[in-house]
Amino acid sequence: MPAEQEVGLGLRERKKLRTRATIREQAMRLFAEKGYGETTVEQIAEAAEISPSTFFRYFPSKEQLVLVDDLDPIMIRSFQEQPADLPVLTALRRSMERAFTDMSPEQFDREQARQKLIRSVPELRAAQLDELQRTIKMLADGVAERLGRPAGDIESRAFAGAVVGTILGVLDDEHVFSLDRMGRALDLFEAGFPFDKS
Amino acid sequence: MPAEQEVGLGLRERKKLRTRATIREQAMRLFAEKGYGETTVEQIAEAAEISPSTFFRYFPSKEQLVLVDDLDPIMIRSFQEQPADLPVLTALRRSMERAFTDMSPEQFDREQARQKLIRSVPELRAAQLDELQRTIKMLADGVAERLGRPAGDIESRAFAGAVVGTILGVLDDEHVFSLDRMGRALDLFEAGFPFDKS
DNA sequence: CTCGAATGTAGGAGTTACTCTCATTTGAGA
DNA sequence: TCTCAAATGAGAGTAACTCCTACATTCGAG
Repeated sequence: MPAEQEVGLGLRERKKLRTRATIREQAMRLFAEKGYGETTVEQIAEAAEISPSTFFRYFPSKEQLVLVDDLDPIMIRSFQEQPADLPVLTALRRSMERAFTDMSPEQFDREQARQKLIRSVPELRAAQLDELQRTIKMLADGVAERLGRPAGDIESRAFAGAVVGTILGVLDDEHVFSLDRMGRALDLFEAGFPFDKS
Repeated sequence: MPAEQEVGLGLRERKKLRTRATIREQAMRLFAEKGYGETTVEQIAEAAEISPSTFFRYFPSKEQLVLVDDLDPIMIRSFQEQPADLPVLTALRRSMERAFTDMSPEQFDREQARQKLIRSVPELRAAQLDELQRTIKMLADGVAERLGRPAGDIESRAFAGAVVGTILGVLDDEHVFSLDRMGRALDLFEAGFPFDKS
């Protein structure tokens, strides 16, 4: 009895999806139990019943296993689905809210655990900038499209950078994954940081 | 004949400073010649005439050797030295300009080479987020002080995040270290991204 | 100036993430 | 069932780091 996401796929693909999921589950379990640094790829492989070499066929590195993000694409899609006549910030806000409410409780927990893990391990925290740059770029493209500007124009990129930076600024270890905080960030951004008018 | 920075230090400290500088120089030379990934710590150690174990006493990792930043503290100090009655963005702009103009051509070249190296090596690029967070935090503290707000308050952090994010957004591989680009970012920020008023 | 205490260094052994290669297995399609 | 391509496992190899121990150098006190 294959799961819903798996319909229409051959046995091969289904097995691959499962292996991938198993590796991730086992890894996250071990990380939670013993810590990221104390868990070796060999142990993960053993728990997932694959060979170490197979591990690296599924994930390019131990870091990426944690960092690959299922959420970003959802957020982006939801952003693009917002009516074109909304101001960018409003569209962004709504898509954020929708992404949060659409998430199953399990998904939410998984995502929160993931974010906390990333925050707590310097190695992972570090490797996140690439993801951040990707996010900025995707958002910039979305913004450019929405405003009828050429993709990659500097204004859209500045804008996207500013929004992401604002959110980054308000998040801390206690509020890693909080819709409230992110909304608050957008509020401040929208108000144009009015406290610096000398 | 000790160099200027070295006066008033014992022989021990002076030697340490020199060793550290030598390691960095040799490393950057080798990176430029053969590439980052193709240069091993062993080779750097050999070129700097130290043992590999000693390398790790001077730098916690091969990455950090490249990432440690002499520029940030200068920028921060210069920011704090700006008259208190200037608007934050103006103060920021001036301190940025001053940091650039104060730099010797050699320093500028070194810094530019460093930034290009970081941009071109995924491993290094990734490890930069921690630096970025530090920058945001320092700027946020500076901003808070300047505005007479409690250190670490959320508005200052959002603001600092937004500014840094804006700059991050406008920089690309061709404009890694460009005062022009950064100034442009501040312009856009200051104007409040006026193109999203629906 | 000398001696003992810090401090710094070299060398080596060990761990782990990751790469490459090759032989074997397993699923897809005829 | 048979054949081909894709997936896996096993093993050897590399390089970044860690830890430990023995030796050398510098410093400060008497």
